[in-house]
Amino acid sequence: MIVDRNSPVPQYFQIQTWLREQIEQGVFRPEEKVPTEEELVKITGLARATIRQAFANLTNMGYLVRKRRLGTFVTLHSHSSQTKNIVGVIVPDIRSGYTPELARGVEDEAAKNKFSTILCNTDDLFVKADFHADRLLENSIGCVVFVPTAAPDEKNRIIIEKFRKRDVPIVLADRLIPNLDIDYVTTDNFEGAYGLTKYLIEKGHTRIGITLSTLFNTERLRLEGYQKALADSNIPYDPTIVALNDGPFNEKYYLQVARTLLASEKKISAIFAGHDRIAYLIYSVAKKMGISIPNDISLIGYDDLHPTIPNSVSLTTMHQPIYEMGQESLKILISRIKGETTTTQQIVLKSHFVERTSVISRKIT
Amino acid sequence: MIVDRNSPVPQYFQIQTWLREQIEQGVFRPEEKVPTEEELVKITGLARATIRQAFANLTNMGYLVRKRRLGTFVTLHSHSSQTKNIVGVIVPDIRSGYTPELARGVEDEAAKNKFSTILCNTDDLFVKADFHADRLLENSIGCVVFVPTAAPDEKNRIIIEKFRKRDVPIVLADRLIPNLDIDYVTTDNFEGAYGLTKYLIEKGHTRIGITLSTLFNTERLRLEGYQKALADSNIPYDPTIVALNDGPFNEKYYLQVARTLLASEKKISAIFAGHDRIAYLIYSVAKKMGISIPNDISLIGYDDLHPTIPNSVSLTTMHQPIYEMGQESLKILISRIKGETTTTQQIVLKSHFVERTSVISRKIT
DNA sequence: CAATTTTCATTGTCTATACAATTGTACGAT
DNA sequence: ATCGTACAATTGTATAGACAATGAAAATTG
Repeated sequence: MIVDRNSPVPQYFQIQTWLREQIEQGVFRPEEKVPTEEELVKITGLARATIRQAFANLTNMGYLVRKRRLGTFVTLHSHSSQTKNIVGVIVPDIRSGYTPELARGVEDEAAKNKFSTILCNTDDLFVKADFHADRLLENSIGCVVFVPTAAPDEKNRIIIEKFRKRDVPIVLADRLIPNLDIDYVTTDNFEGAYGLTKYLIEKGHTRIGITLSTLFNTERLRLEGYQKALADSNIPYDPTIVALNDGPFNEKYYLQVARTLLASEKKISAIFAGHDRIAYLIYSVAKKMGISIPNDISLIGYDDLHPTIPNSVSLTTMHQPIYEMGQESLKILISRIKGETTTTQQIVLKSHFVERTSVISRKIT
Repeated sequence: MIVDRNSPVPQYFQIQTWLREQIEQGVFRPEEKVPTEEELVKITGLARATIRQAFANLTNMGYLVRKRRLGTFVTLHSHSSQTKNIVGVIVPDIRSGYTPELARGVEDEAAKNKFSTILCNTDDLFVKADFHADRLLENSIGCVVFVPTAAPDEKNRIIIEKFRKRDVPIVLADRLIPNLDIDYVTTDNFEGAYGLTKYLIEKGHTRIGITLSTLFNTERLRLEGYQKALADSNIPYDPTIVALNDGPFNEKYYLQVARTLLASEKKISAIFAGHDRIAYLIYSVAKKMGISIPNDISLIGYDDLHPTIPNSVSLTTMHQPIYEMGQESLKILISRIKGETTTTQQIVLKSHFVERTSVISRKIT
């Protein structure tokens, strides 16, 4: 039954809601005809005027178009006013890590295409991402750049689905979600980490500690690159010098790991930090502990963040083209909007090695 | 006669048009009550449902608000294109300085009020600000947080006027424009700089170099605070140890200044850097030159930026509540939109002194 | 005088009915 | 084939009447 005559909610409102849901769920598709007034009168047993009121409201809301003699039809364009030249950028926190660089890359490319950029911070939380997704859809944005949150993949898929249902092009940036046919732009984390590890090995390091978070596929790939490089050089993988965190970035955790790894100085000669922020934390702990980088321990990072203080430390790292990642993401979206692209775009940008002075050669023992 | 029953134009449409004209011509004024349905039934001789249809349309068009038991009223706001729940944030560059913190403050407060945040980078250029202003207005945003560009005041006023003409509330953040009756949120730069200088003087420093840009009133005020503190302690102002830049932040300029100031070590015992980024540059130059901070020269900054590397340097500085500045800006805008505020809001937030270890006491010579 | 209840004007919801206007389709005439 | 005309389906306009819900104001109560 569509309408409950005993419900306190008005009957016209009940059919109205029912119809709207049918349309949103695609039961009645755009351009398609919905039942006529008389048909609905028969189905529901309500008066025609009641049906008309529901129809009038939905017409006003842009869901329906009525044509004399022909019937009532679902509107083609997703009933809210035509999509705007706005791109939503959903990131963990505009204040941290590479996020400002990414946002700027998106914004610059957006401005070139006369798009505005709506910024959304999720703090890596699903609820915040969900909140922003609804808000973005309300504003009938044209497309979305999404950095998945630290929530499980299914949760991130819910967000993605929200946009897809409304035919809003979406591209994932940096972090990926496995087994999903979706546009994305990321960097070659596996190859990058492989190269960095190879570099350390070439410099004579055989006992290389590593610490990162396994929550994000980016960092997991770095771990795999590290493992592959060790294996290719016949160096056994030693879990005792690997510190894996399964949550988002956590300063306390890494401070603790840094202390432990640096204290085991005799056991390891180099540390592979999952990304530069971790590397910087290790720097600060090393300084406190009186351990010299690189003289006592070599260190490499990943990302190549701009340090606030130029030349204060000189971290050997892998430069990720974050700004370009933002640009590329938007280019894909624009071509989607223009309908120029139909195949899935999955772009892996090349990172490049930045050799500074946080690594020294070690005599092979 | 209001309705002509022989006219081919529908009768509901006739009263609808009549009512709309009455409202537009000011016969029925905003907030005022229009005749009730029954009254119009008597006047026109039409059925109540017909009157209702006219009322329903006008309500939908935003001319009327209906209140049970009370009657039907003319709406206050002009039924033009309703503004969106979007705030525009116009900043120099999301990647640099305190901007991410400001943007986050705005965004968080915006999200609380179910507003979305459009981010615009100007690179301190008028043309880019102008471009973004037009784009924002096209998207019929609800309000704007504007950090004026490095362009002359008249240019920034042009931007401001664009928004004012369209009745879009605007608030200036951090940087101000003189002689303008406008809402703003800034911090107590004069008092802050005065306090910092006093602190240096109390520590026994009498020859204090200073370098900053005179382009922004924020930094000019810091210079004035510095001058006042010197004057209050009867220390003469010496232009030879003052390096003023009249353009936006320029790394090369400050690197040069740092070299000069640090080379004149005998002449000065402390440096007041216009903001932390300059201070960090001075750190890096000092390091290269083998000059120790604070042992050879004391240094203070302004802003209290988070260094990428925790504890890498320990800069004594003035903490500006940037996040709060973003929040406050948005609070003002929301209250403007709600019509709760009519007087100009000019908020000066208190900064607080952060004593770290970049300053040492100096024996009074 | 304050708190509570009742009243009632007004809008909101709903039914039932009738005829008008619009326009695709079908049929027939040219 | 093309034109005109009639038909039918569907939405549009309009009337008349009933009861519900709301909430400010009036009346009543403690």
